[in-house]
Amino acid sequence: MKRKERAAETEAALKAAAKRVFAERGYLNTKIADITAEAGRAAGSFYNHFAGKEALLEALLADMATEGDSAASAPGHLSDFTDPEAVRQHIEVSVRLYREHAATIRAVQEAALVSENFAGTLARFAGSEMADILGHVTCVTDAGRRLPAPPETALRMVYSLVHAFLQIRRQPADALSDEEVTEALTRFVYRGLNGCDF
Amino acid sequence: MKRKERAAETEAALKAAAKRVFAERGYLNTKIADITAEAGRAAGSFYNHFAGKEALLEALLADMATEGDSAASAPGHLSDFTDPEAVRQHIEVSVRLYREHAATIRAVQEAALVSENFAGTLARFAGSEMADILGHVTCVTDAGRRLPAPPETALRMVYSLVHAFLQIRRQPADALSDEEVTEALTRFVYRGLNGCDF
DNA sequence: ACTTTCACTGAATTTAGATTCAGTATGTTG
DNA sequence: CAACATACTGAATCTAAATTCAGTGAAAGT
Repeated sequence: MKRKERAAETEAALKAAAKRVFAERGYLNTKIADITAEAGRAAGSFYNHFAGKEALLEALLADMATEGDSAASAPGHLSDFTDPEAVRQHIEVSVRLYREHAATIRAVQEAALVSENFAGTLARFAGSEMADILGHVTCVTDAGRRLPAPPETALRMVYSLVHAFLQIRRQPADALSDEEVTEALTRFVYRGLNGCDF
Repeated sequence: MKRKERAAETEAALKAAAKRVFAERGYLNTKIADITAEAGRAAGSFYNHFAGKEALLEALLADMATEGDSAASAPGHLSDFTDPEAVRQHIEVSVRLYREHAATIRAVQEAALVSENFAGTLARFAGSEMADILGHVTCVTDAGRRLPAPPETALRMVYSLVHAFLQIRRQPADALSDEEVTEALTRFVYRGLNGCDF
């Protein structure tokens, strides 16, 4: 079975090369030739494994999804969220996950910028990644605690924060209105200044 | 002087068409032919006025900068920031400015994604637009009030928030570290949950 | 051992789109 | 009113990059 091994090896080399090159130059700036060169293969070799650049990116996404899912279901990932330390730990995991896959995520976003096709893909991924933070925020209303905004808005604010700090662009679909933006920023800045709510 | 009028008219038509098409399809997805078609001119006409797509974008940026500067220096723009209402008004102006020019800003960011040339341009613009919010945040330390983070970090957090909520991507230059991200998110979420600091 | 299959190669082809430029029509100048 | 200038046109050209495909050699099958 040396033939399939060899093929698998080449495919893996192409994927790894793509990740490196995407991280360095960005998805849109990367030519197929860049990837094959980085992988040390001939130009045409690429098409033995992928239908095109988008297909390659989909493969990277699939890999990421399986990794991400296993990390999310790791033991002790979720616990008591009335404890600041627990909140911190929980968020650390999310941050790390995003950070590890930042290059691929950004590649998808660049792809979505140009190809209608990828617009939905990222939204799906982001949703699953953040599922527990979101659940966390929304369940607060059940407990009767005060939120800085209606649950749906708060949810999107958290999304925005993660994406912003990690420099990941969100999809227009869940854009906030001007009023929501003003409200959120006002509270954030005011609290920052005065250390309290109003 | 009908000749120069006509030329100016065509140039304006091309700019206006470009703005519309950029807003609709994005900068990278827009072909020169799309712009000339939208403007109702011949394909070659574009090059009578601009050296290329990037030159056109620079022209749009220049227009935006002059508009933006006049808005920023409007009377009553800045006032007392210990008052939540004043904070809100201040932020409203910033939000509106960003929002009005969102299409052009995003075009520049798309351009920056692909052309090394535009990377710096946006950072400069963002800096000037946000100058007063930044001044606001940093001056708080002078007044001896408690901040949720060191001034430089808080400053970048505010930047991040504006960019995030308005879906504008920031430059890697002022990226936050994982620790800063975790810290900021923890405080944000915990406050959202419990309505208080820790 | 002999044939077939398959992964890989890289030069040749195709394609999308930017860019040019000779031609046309409309102002402008003397 | 002639001679000139220039904004505009759009078909022709150029270019970078994606994509194809006949050829090559190593493995798999018989």
